[in-house]
Amino acid sequence: MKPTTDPLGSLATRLQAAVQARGQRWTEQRQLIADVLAASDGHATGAELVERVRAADPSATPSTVYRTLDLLEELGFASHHHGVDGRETYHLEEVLAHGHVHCQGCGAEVELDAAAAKPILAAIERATGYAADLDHLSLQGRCPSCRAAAAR
Amino acid sequence: MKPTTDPLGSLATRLQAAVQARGQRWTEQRQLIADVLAASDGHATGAELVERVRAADPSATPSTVYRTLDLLEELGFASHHHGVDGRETYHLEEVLAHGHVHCQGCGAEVELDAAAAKPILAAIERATGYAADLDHLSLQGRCPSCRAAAAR
DNA sequence: TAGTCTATCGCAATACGTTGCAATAAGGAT
DNA sequence: ATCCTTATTGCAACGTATTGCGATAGACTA
Repeated sequence: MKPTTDPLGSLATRLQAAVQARGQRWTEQRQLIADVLAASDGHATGAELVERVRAADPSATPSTVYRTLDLLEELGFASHHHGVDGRETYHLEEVLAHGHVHCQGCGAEVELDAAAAKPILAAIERATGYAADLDHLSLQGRCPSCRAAAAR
Repeated sequence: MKPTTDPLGSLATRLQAAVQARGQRWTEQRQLIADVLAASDGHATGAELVERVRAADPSATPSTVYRTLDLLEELGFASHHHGVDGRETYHLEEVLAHGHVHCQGCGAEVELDAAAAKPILAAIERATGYAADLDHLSLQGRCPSCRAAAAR
């Protein structure tokens, strides 16, 4: 595949360079999958991404989509975490690394940016010695309003 | 089904009482599934539990096992969390509520008891206002020895 | 441009978990 | 002991994700 004509520095361009630097190949499907992920800003489950990719290219198969997502992750361009129900949720690494906290009461989901997570990570390190991976932080609990409702 | 002759206060006996108190029924399969879970102290994945239950009673189906596990969870006798790979892991609530931290380097998994988790929960509450559920804490990071190896 | 090496793809099978529905059986009433 | 109500079960189909393997096609060499 020829280099694309994307504006310099676009996601796909950088990805293509990274992939090829490892002796791997840049294909139309990989381009498509990267585009779909970029267009799904915020998060998308594996199944959603599969569906969107197939809408654009019906010849793409789930295995290709999942394998490509794994590749993007290995290269550090994307990451995934498991939601409350165990399903995978992907997002671009560009969408600043962050954790997720899910309310068991109302289902609300808040994100945790790096600054908010810092003291949490510090506590984890003190307790366990582990340097936790912010991006995989996926917690459950009760949000303030559900706690208030429960206390009433 | 008749009341069992378990020693007073055994898991299955208390479970049976709790189930019947809700107008639900106590069956041999539920007894079996509770026994299997109790025998798998520590943790077991859903699939492992299904397999063990079926070894003891081949007529049991996965749906029954999973539905029973859900019931045990509703009643507060068991809980599950999603491991790194998204698979379910169940354990009895009796096995003191605890979190899990998984090392991305060597795969080691440490448990986090209530005391160790307390400062972490406090940090989460300060950062988000959420009262996190210790039991679902499932974190990833790098353990001290992998961090040392990486720094070398 | 033609040829070679091998990464990638599509397919089919597998694994884990969930759900709808009809048949069965638990537990209470008579 | 028998009947009734309805919770539970088994089955079958589905949804999501993974893996092995043969066929295809990208990228490099000459």
